[in-house]
Amino acid sequence: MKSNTYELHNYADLNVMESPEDSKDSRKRKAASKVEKYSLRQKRQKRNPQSEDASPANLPDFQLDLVDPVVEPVNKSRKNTSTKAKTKAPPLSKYRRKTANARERTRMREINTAFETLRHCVPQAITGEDATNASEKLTKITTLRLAMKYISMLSEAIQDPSYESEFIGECLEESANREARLDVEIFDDTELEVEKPKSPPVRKKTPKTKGSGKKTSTASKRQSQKQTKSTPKIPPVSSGESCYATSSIGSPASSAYASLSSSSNSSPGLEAECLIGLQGISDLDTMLMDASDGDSLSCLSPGYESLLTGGGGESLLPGCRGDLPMSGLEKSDVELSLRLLDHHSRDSFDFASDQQPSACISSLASLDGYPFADILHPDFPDMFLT
DNA sequence: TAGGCCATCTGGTCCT
DNA sequence: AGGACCAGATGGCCTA
Repeated sequence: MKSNTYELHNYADLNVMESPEDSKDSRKRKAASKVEKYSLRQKRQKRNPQSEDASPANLPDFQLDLVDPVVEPVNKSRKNTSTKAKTKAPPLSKYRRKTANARERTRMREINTAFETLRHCVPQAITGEDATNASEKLTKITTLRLAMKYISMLSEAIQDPSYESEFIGECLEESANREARLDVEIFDDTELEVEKPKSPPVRKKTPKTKGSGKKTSTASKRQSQKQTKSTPKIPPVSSGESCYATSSIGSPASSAYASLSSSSNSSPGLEAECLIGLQGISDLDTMLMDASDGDSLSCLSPGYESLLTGGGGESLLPGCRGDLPMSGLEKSDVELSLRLLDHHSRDSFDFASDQQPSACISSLASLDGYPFADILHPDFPDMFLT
């Protein structure tokens, strides 16, 4: 049976909770206003394989409706305790509640990590329209919107040949002005200084001056969470790395690479050794080869190259310069061909900043068949964005 | 101070 | 039964 009923959730309750003194009054009003703005989620139905109505095709599409919470019968609310009390499942035990919360936190953290990855994959040329300050962290919704925009632009660029020629002309001109050049070279570790770890980009904060009173336990907890957020155990990867991970979605190397690159923010050599210790040298080798399809790691960022070289001239991986501080692999096991996008991006590379994801473009360009492999650059003109 | 954004908790639902 | 997913509620932080 197809049901077109909608869950009212708790919105109906909001109208009877108005209280002038209520400190949460504004929130209630905000929530209540959302009722007017947004629709209610359609109630999910249990699948019944025997019933054709239960097939996904027959399920009613998600529908955006304005539902008057007053008109909507209250007895549809989940909060209808009179009927709910009989069918309500017993609350989870404390243990199960805790584990469920932990799982939920983990899940949300993964989502946020994905958002962070996506955030760094959106070129700054696009984000600049929405974020005036480059150091300002994009919100989730903004990230999604910009990503959609970016994808649509890339799709357009691929499908429209004339688009390509226009774009190439513009970019070549710009390229000439910038003296940018693409090189395939073994990275010279003396050219890149590994910067000290910085705090990852966070939302702009002003020095906390007000609220001098001691924090509540929740507040201090949140503060500590913010601190943790500033120095996450899995620090946000710099632009190129995260993009690399994205461009190799589905491959085992993606996560591995993210881990590697994350480490580059702090102490490349040490972290790399730690990681190698965790993953196993041969695994890392495999991951690297998988990541590059046996080809060159052309879209690796300077930061990663620095990681490979230990940032101090000591090579940590075969194929890099210097002696290997580890055994079990021959230098010939892995051939790393590292490409720097151009000297400009390398010289100004900043691990901690929300810098233009040049390597992200590079990783896109490294994809087979990508038409603009040679022209994509972080500074590509704004005309491309319109 | 309002509003936006976020993290977390929580309960409901679905799936294995 | 337990985990994943989802969405509402709540409260904190931050900015305009």
